[in-house]
Amino acid sequence: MSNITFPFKRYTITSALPYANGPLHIGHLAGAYIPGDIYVRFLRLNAKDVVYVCGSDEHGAAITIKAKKEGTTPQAIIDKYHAQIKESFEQFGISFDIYHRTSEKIHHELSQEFFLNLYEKGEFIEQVTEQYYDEEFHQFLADRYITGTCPNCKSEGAYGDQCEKCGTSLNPTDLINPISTLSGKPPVLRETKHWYLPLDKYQPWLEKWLLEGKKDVLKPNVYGQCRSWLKSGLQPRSMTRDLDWGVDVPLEEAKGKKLYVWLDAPIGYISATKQWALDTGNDWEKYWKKQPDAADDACLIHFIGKDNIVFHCITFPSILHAHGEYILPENVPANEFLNLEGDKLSTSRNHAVWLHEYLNEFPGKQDELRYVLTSILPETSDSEFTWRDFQARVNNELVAIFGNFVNRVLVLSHKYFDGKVMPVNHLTDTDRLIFSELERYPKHIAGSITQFRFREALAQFMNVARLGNKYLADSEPWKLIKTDEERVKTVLNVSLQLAANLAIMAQPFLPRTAQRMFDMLNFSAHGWQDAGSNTLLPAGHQLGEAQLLFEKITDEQVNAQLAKLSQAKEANANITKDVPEAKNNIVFEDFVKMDIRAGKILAAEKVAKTKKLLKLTIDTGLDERTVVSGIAEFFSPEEIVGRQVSILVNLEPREIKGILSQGMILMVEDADGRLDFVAPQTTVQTGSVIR
RNA sequence: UGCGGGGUGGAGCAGUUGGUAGCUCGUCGGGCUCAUAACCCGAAGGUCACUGGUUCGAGUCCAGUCCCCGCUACCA
Repeated sequence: MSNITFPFKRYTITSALPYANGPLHIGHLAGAYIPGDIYVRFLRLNAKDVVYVCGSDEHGAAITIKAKKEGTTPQAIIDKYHAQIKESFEQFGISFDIYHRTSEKIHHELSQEFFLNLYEKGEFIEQVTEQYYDEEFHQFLADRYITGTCPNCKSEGAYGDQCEKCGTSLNPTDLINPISTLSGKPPVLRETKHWYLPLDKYQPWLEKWLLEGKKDVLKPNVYGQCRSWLKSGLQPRSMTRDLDWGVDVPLEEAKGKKLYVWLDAPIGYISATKQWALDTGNDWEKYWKKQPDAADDACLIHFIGKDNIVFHCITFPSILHAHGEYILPENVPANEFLNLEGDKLSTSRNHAVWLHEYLNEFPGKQDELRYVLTSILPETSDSEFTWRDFQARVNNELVAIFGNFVNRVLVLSHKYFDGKVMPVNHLTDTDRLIFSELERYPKHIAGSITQFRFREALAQFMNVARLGNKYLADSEPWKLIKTDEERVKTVLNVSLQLAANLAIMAQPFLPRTAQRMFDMLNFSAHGWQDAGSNTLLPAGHQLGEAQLLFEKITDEQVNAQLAKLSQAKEANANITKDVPEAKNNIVFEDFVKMDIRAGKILAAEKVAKTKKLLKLTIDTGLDERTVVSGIAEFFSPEEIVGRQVSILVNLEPREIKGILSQGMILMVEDADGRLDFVAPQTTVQTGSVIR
């Protein structure tokens, strides 16, 4: 039997709130939900007092923008995706005690309570700044919704935060002739007041609590991120925004302003718990607030992806700390990112495996995806999902090792003993060895799970099935049945005990499969304390019918998925983006000022430590000169040497990364940002004038 | 450029406090036939990115270099 010690009486577990402006994909599942669910199911199997909460994050500008684009309301958007996301979670067995939503009244009230608590304590810094305001739409504009002329390169269409042409990062007020993308009219500057949380003030406390207290608790990737942030010094963060979709700031003077995400989304964890407590007659404060005796405090754990580390390790704890009555997270086991077939998952480019589509295309195979994702969780570094790997893991591991063992045992039992568990006659040394090995697994697996090493835990679990297959191969009951039926009874009894153990230990990882096994073994669900026992199934127990737990993934299924991804890629390439607006007319004299020539690339090399820059040596017909060009992402130095190009030769030279660039290569940029050379169709004499 | 993470047999990864380098898949050979051509055994395959250093001993600690990923900068 396993004796695992749990230092806490109570557990509050959260998984990141998904943003309700789109469906979920496998990256979400692998980042925050599968790890959280395995952990929670494991705690429950150990009869721990645990609440697992999550919900949709339903506020913010992105949702209003999406609504506008689709000609609908924010409410319709969040209703649609909240329902879809909730359904996906249910289907994959992510066992939240409650899946709530931040648009609920109880959440608005609690967020406002938090704000007022901090406000009345005088925690906030109030600051008035000038922001652009759209008079027609009666709202302040987010940086990205203002465009204008870049003060640096003079190109038009620069955004309020950055000019995409020259890369300079900007403030909206830097733009020349700013235009609101909402109304198409120039915005006006207007003063607005906001409430800032002085993170700098909490820095000493954070350094103590986090850098000292969590050094050996947090994973290296999480700890490193936080240390990096603290090292560069924290700045006050605005807790309010001029938005029109969110929780109202509960102050008379802040009419029309909303709480920003920091004081909205994470409070969702708490409001969800509150609602759960109301529904079930529990006391939510026991899960979130400091108890009179600190030994009674709950253990708070946030499961998130790496994009959320700073938010959960610095901002939210600071808020909880400033409030004072709340417990702080014990750990934040953030995962890195999951890639798909060599590329980043991308919602906008539709490079993803969507959960709602998977459910349609692989009905009943939720545990297969859970298994594969668990075995490749990006726990220490980014990892990769490929459909070939998915197929290999399902076929070679789930089907061949696990499913096959269970099937063998049941088929043999039905064949020889009508599906009855036979008594053990005499245990050989081999049998005892099997039992003693079996006994070790629950502890190993528990140790891995409590350390958030879920891949390792799952691999250990599979070793139990391997142990069973080896035992059968070594014992050869199909041969023994002809000579020694008594021995076969014992062998099958031992094998069945292994299978029953597999059912128990599968529960955190493969909940549907575990249930099917319980049904098949005609055996009720058991807690973790029973794992490791070799007397789970008593002699005379009647087993159910044998069914296959898993079936193979075919090449056709894999190919169909691969085809789907490349179709998405193609469709993507064909999207016609908005063609930039025409610039103002210029006179012919302006045009002829430009001296453009046909040149030839004599040499090319990557500029060290840059991503985009190539240093080119160009024969212009007039001279040989150096040009630095931002094309390294699309062209390797080798492939372009000798190539004919168009070069603007009388452009004022400029130093880039310490290299003097004399001129500019003419490139054309297509919709997805790909560059290509603009050059004569046939080889012309180097130095020929282009006009 | 700054910060963080990572670089381990063909592929994907483990290696906790320094003490003979492991796992899964793949490959090759063998065994078995109860089982979804599934299972079991064995073998080949690694100068643990590189260079120095600490140490009796380093994948593991220290310093430096290179490469990959994320955020950041560089596109004249």
